[in-house]
Amino acid sequence: MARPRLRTADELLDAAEALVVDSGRGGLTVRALSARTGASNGSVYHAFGDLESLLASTWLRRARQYLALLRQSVDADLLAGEGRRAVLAAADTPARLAEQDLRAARLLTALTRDDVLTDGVAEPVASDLRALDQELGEVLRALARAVRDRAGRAAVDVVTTCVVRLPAALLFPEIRAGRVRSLARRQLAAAVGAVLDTP
Amino acid sequence: MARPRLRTADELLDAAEALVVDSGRGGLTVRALSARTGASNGSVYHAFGDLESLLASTWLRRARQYLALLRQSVDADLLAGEGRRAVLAAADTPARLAEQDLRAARLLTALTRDDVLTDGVAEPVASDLRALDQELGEVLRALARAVRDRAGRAAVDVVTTCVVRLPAALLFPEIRAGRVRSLARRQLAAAVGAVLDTP
DNA sequence: ACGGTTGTGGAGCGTGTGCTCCAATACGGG
DNA sequence: CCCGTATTGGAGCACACGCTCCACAACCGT
Repeated sequence: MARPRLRTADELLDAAEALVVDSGRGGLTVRALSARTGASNGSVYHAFGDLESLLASTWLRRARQYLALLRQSVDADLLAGEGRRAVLAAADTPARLAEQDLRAARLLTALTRDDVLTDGVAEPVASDLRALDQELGEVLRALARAVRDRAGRAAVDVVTTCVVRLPAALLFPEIRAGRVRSLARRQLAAAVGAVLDTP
Repeated sequence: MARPRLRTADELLDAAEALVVDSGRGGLTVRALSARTGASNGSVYHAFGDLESLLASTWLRRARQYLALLRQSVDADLLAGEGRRAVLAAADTPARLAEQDLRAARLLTALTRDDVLTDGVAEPVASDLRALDQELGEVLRALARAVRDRAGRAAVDVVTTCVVRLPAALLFPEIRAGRVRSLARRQLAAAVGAVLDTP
């Protein structure tokens, strides 16, 4: 029916990921990707249509992995009404992701939300992006409800600090270095506890 | 003796700073700077020689402000042997800087060390850069000595977490938003305390 | 065997970048 | 008054980028 692909989409995403991990967002260019994979300019654009969409796809694949692990880490405690334990587990998720797939964790440390959530990303991918962003927001709101002491936005903000900002500060450097020491995880747990208890 | 400057170096640095704050490292281009200040291409290169050096000078000016405030915040407690208080004060320094000069604090949140510490920066500025980096290292080592319970590198790493990474996580978003709420500062103090107490 | 469909290769366009180069300019000391 | 000197203005070079375009190749159902 048609000519088969020489390289799967995942192979291209793997190469794109390596470029981003090595040199940041700026390291991902069509020419660099061609050089690394052997794929031609035309193939890349035929497969992804757009550089921003390619970057978004690269991020999306790993963000989904993270979100799945986050849910799995949190669900039990959330059902048991153990809000505090749920937040601690959520904060530790990047460390767990690094254990089971270092490349995935590395990619997520190499990009900011702003790198990916531009308005330049085309429609098939853009809606996936919005969907995932919203799912993550729902998890954060669920956690906020489970540890409620402050109301509304403030609680979500506190949880965001615990689950996003503190892990970025304490875990991301370790992930980039290739190994998450247990000291960092204990520091993170202590910091999360302290932030949750701050009046 | 010579033709006088139409614009002082500081005026150019102010404009460069505004560009970086608004659009990140990528927002600083010679053309954008020319458009904003009216200075010509030739003037910019005559004054700074290099774009990387210009960026480094922009950062350096503010980093010196930060370092001065850091020293001032820390000296008394350090002399009094109050290591823990010194680390807490050091961690809070970005918040104090934002109070007294928001633009300075903003610039420091807009750049990573990697944005500035490239090998492309030319020699008059490069040595200043190294000097300041070393001074900051000395402050961190002094703090590490003052709170010693773990030895050597590990103590410096713990202090770096408290003084660099945690403030970046908890204070920088506030600084970018334009106001540092006292909640964030209390969360930071609590987190620093927790990290210092982590065995 | 052939035709429709899908993927591939690569030339090349337009744009923005850092930077070089040099003529023109404005000042102050002799 | 004029000359040396520091600064300015701007044309222009080389390069890297994203992206378009289209001829061509490989497969499968008929």
